[in-house]
Amino acid sequence: MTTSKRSERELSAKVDRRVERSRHTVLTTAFDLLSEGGVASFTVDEVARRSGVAKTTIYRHWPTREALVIDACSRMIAEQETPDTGSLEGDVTAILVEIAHLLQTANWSYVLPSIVDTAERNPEFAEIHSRIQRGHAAPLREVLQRAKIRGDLPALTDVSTVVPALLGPLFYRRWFSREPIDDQFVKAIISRVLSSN
Amino acid sequence: MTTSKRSERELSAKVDRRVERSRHTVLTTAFDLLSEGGVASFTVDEVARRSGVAKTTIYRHWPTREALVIDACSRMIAEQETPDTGSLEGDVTAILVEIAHLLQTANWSYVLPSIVDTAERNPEFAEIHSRIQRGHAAPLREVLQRAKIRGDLPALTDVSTVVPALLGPLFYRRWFSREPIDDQFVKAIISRVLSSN
DNA sequence: ACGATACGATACTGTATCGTATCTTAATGT
DNA sequence: ACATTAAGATACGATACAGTATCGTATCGT
Repeated sequence: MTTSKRSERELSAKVDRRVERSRHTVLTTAFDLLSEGGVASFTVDEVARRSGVAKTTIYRHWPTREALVIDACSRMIAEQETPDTGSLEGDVTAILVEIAHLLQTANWSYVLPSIVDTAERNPEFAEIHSRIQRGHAAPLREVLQRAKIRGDLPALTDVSTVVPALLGPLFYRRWFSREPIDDQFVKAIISRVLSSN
Repeated sequence: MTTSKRSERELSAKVDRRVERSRHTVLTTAFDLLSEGGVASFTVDEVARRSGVAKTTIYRHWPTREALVIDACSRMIAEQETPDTGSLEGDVTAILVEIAHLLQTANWSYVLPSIVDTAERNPEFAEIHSRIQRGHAAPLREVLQRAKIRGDLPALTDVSTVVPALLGPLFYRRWFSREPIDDQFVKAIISRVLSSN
């Protein structure tokens, strides 16, 4: 008894295989569903239908629909590598071309507006949204910091200004003006923003 | 008879006062409701409750909930004047400071994400969204065009690149990084984008 | 004054959804 | 082997919402 209690509390290593399977299946399906229709059209019933996991089981692992949505959202973070081409412009170009591509193809660009919208009225989603955002801005921040150390960028340059200056225009085109984002545009933005050094 | 038919078709001037009143009351309430909760939480029942206009009457004037939402959205366009300070930088600063202010106070900045999200999956909303977007970008486009004619801006500068370069960063801060947008930031963006001439 | 028209109240159908209750069956660890 | 635990099936209750039907009343234009 004491042993089992300990292992539960301190390790939680022994997870019933059935539990693990259920959790995983549900979470995967939830993520897919979210990718397709966003937060608004996400329903527990549909997750149950698709995953084959009974609704009762789902509710045994997540207290509410919202908890499940949040869990699924957390998987939304698009991992991106930090390039190292040697030059600031090279690094930034690599990152922005990649993001431009993702914006026009990846699921998350399709779903993000619904997260932004939800975040506008729900602090928990605002938190997740922040995490996602920091995640995709991280590589850019890093190459900018590196450039400052190397001297390619003035030491007093504010990274929190340059990041929006670079990413903002791409986002603007994707969700607001709804124009295509080609390499020409990306390069025009980069030269406009970085030439003022 | 012939006369009444004509006046209906050609002028449509004679609108029953009751009709006009209903339409106006409903549309105003719908707009308010939309401003508060966005597209998702908008319900016809709530419009009926608040406006005092019976649901049946609402459905006599709008065939579906969606039609009403769209009508209400169309009122969302924030009118903005085009400044004329004499210099490009002065004009752009005036516009961007105003937009920065709106972004942090006005209802539409609270609702726009839900329109963006809806537009992602609904062509009709995409159309409205485009109209709103063109509306608030118009003054900026105009001062840029003017500057090109005056020679303050190279003739081959692409306005469709500069507009995102200027507005994008503000939007990015409002909805993605969720940082405050102060005058310092606005000015930093402007000098970064316009200095490369 | 009067016929046409719009409105309000109410109730209703139908559906979607969240979340729970109950009971049976199957997998799991020891 | 066997007690424990999880999963599945099914049926609920509760609520919210879209949209319609009905009918009596008020308001309009002429």
